[in-house]
Amino acid sequence: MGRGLAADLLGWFAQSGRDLPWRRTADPYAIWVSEVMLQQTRVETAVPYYERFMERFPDLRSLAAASQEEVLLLWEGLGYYSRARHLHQAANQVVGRLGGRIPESQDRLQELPGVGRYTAAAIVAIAFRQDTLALDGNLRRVLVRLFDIHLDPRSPDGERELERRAAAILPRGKASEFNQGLMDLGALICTPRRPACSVCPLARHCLARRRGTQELLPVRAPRAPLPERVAVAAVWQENGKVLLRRNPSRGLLAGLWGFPGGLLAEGEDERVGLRRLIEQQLEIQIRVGDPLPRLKHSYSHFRVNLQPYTCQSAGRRLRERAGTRWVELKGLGQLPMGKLDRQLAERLAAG
DNA sequence: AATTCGTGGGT
DNA sequence: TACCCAAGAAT
Repeated sequence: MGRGLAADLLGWFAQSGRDLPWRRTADPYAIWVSEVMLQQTRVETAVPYYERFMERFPDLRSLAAASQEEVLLLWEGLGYYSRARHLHQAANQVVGRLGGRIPESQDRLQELPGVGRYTAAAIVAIAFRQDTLALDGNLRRVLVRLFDIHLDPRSPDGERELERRAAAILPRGKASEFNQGLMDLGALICTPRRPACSVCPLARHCLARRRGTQELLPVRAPRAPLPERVAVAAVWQENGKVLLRRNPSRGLLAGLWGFPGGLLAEGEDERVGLRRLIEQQLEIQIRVGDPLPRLKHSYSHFRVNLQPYTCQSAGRRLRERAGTRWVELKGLGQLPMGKLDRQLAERLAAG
């Protein structure tokens, strides 16, 4: 007569759970920062960013007092940059309107920018020890296998069923360990492909394993085919400087600095499109020179080809136009840029 | 409800 | 190679 499911999970978590930096504190602010960084981001990727961020902004007030540019600079390379802007905005709201006190209810937390249903649930469960289910991607996968649920766990029906079944096993007073234990189990054992059932502490509770369906779960709705888009960018150098412009406030890499350019129209020639974009964005006439070697990068929902060109100015108006800067190659570190642009810039700076 | 938003790693 | 997916949120 073995222990219950939750007891087995908590025992495994205490013994084999990961030692992560945000688990060494009970500071709600630290938990909050970690949860935002971990949105759609692997633990190993987030850890070094978390360490640097907490060193520079050890508390809510230091974050609120910072400039958005500095926050973005620390976020550079992590992706999904609206997370950084929202976190900064939310810090200012809490300091300015809530007296610096982070809300302790899921509903109030969810009113903050960048804090959705999951993040609010995780904060109240982990930092405030409330009995709340933090239903993230790991829990969805683990729970549909445990209960052999053949519904898309991201669909409204699937989500309702998961919450109903999870509520029945959520141990009172231990939601923090329960949630994080399931997350670690999903990351280490109950992985998306080839789950390691033979070493799973919950194997004897798992209906999918009993029925041999664990590799088939979770079921997924067919995804729409990815749209394919092509982007081009110009690397424009003059006297040891390079021209950067701030991206529009909406869209890809919004608000960050990058090279002039953008998305091509359907079927548009790369040289023609690049010239069109530059002339639109900078309000100048240009002559397109020889292309540099092509960079290619794949985003989650589409594909981008970065095609650097050398260009020559037709006049001096560019220096006067707002939203553009000629930057000394050594000074590139002062501007928040997307990862790919940064890599290209570093390559230029290195010669 | 369906899309968009980055990047890195695995198969 | 091409595709999947990862501690989701906003629109």
